[in-house]
Amino acid sequence: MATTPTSPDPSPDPDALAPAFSPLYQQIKGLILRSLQAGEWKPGDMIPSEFELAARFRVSQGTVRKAIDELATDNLLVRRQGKGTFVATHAEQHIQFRFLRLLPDQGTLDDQGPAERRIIDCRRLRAPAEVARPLGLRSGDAVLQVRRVLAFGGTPAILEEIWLPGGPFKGLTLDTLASDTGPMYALFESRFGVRMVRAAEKIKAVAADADAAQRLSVPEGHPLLSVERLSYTYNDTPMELRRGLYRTDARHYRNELS
Amino acid sequence: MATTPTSPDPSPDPDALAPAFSPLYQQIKGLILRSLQAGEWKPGDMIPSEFELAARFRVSQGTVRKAIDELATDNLLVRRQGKGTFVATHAEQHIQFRFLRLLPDQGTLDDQGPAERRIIDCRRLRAPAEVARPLGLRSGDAVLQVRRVLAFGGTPAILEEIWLPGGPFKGLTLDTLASDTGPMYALFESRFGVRMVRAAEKIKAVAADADAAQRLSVPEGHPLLSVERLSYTYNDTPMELRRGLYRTDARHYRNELS
DNA sequence: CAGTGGTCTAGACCACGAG
DNA sequence: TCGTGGTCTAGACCACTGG
Repeated sequence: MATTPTSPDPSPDPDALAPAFSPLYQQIKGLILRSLQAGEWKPGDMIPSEFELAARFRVSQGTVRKAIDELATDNLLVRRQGKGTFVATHAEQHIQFRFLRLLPDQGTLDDQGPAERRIIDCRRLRAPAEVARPLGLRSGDAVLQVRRVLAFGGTPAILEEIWLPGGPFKGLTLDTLASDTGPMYALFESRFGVRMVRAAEKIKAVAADADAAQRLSVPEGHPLLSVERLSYTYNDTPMELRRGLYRTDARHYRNELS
Repeated sequence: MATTPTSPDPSPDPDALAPAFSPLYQQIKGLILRSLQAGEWKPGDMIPSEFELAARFRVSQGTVRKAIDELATDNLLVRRQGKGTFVATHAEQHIQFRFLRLLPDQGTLDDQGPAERRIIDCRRLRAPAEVARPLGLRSGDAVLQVRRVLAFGGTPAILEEIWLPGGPFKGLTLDTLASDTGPMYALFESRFGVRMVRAAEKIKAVAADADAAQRLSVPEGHPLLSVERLSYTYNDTPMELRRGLYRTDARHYRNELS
C-alpha cells in the first residue's frame, strides 16, 4: 500500500480482462466503504480523524482526505469542521426530505408542518415477478408490502405502495411503523441496519383508478404523477421498491438539472 | 493574492455586512468564471494549463487545480487527461441529452435514433406576466416564443413551448431553427453566445387539452407530464423558460436521487 | 519525445468547536 | 487550549495524448 499508487493489489482472477488499476485514494475509499458496510461505524457516529485513518492505512493524510471528500459528496459521510467526520444518517431534520421532491406550488418552505401519515396495511406476501426482479429476488420470495397515505394540512397528497425484501426486514410490522414518528428511512437504519444511499425514479403521468381516486379524494381519471422508486444500500444492492401516486394540483415535483 | 489565503482582496464596499472571506481557490474559481463569461475562452476551447493559470494568478498549481475541480463537477469545464481542460459545450454527442430525461420504457439506450423535430411556429411577442417574472423581465418586454413537437420513431412524444428573452436572442427566426440540426442549446452557444449551465424543473401530471391532444395524437384528457423548465446561464441569470408536455405511455422521466 | 492532467506526499498554517 | 477539518504550497512521479 505504501509502494506505487497503482499497485493492482494482489488479487485473484489473473486472467481477467479488467485493468483493475486504481489510485490509492480509491482503494482507501473502498476500505472505508467496507467499514461502513460492516457496521464498524454506525449512522451518526464520528469516524476516526484523517490522521488516524492515514496511520491505519499507511498513507498520507491528503490521500485519506481525497477518499473522504468523495464519500462526502456521495452523501455517505458528513464533514463538520472543528468536530469531525460523521456517518450520514436519515435521522436529521435538514435531510428529512432528501428523497421526497414534492413541494407546494405556493408558500415559502415546506414549513406547512410535517406530513401526516396513515398506514393502510402491512402484509407479508410472496413477491410477484415485477416486484422480485428489480429487488434482485426470485418470484415467490417473501416480501413485505406496506401501503400508506401521506397528507399535508389534511389534504391527501401521496398514495404509496412500498415493497421490502423479507430477509433484511424480518420483524417489521404495522405496529412498528405506526408507533414510529420520524423518517421511515431513519427507522430502517436504527432497527434493521439498512441505510438507503441512493435511488432511481421513473416518473409517468397516469389516470387515477377507482381506488387511488377514493384514497386521494380526486375524481376517477384525475391525472396523477406515478413515481416508481428503487432505493439502494451500500453495494448498489436494491433494498426497496416504492410506487407512489402524487397529487399535483397544488404541488409539484422539483428537479434540478446540471 | 500571494499573502494569507483569506485576504478579502482589497475591494470597495468597506461598510458592507458581508464577511466576504473566501478561500483562495474560490477566488480563483471566480476569476476563471469571469473569463468564461467574458468569452475569453469559448465553448469547446482549451483553457490554459494549470501551471499557466497558476502563474497568471500567482498561486500554486494545486490551488488552481482545486478551482478547476469544482468547475468541472459543475459541468462548466471538462478535463481530458493528456490533452487539457476544455470549456464544456452542448455540442457533444454524449452530452446531447443532459437536459432531456425522457427515456423509453423498454429498449437499451436511446439508440432509437435522434428525435425528429417539427417546429410549429416562432413568434416575437410581448411577454405575459407569468413568462416575464421567471425570466427576470418586465411584462410586455420583447420575447420570442417557439413551439415545436419532438417525435421518436414517428410517434410524437413532446410538445414544447419555449420562451426566450428578445435581447440576447435578437435575430433568431424560424429559418434559423429549422435549418439547424443538432441540439438547440448548441445553437444558442454558437449563434448567440448563450451557454445554458443549469436548470430547474417543476413537474406535474395534467390532462391533455384539445390542442395538445391533437398534436400528440392522444385522446383529450389523456394524462401528460407537464415539465416547466427554467434554464440559467453563467451568473444564475435565467435565459429560457420552457413548458413541455410529455407523453409517458411508452416512455418515462428518469431521475437519480442521492 | 514533450506537454497535459492525475496522484501522492509532507509540512505549514488557519478556522472552528468544545472544554 | 487542544483537536478537528480546511487551505495552501512545493515538489516528485505516473499516465495519457499527440507529434
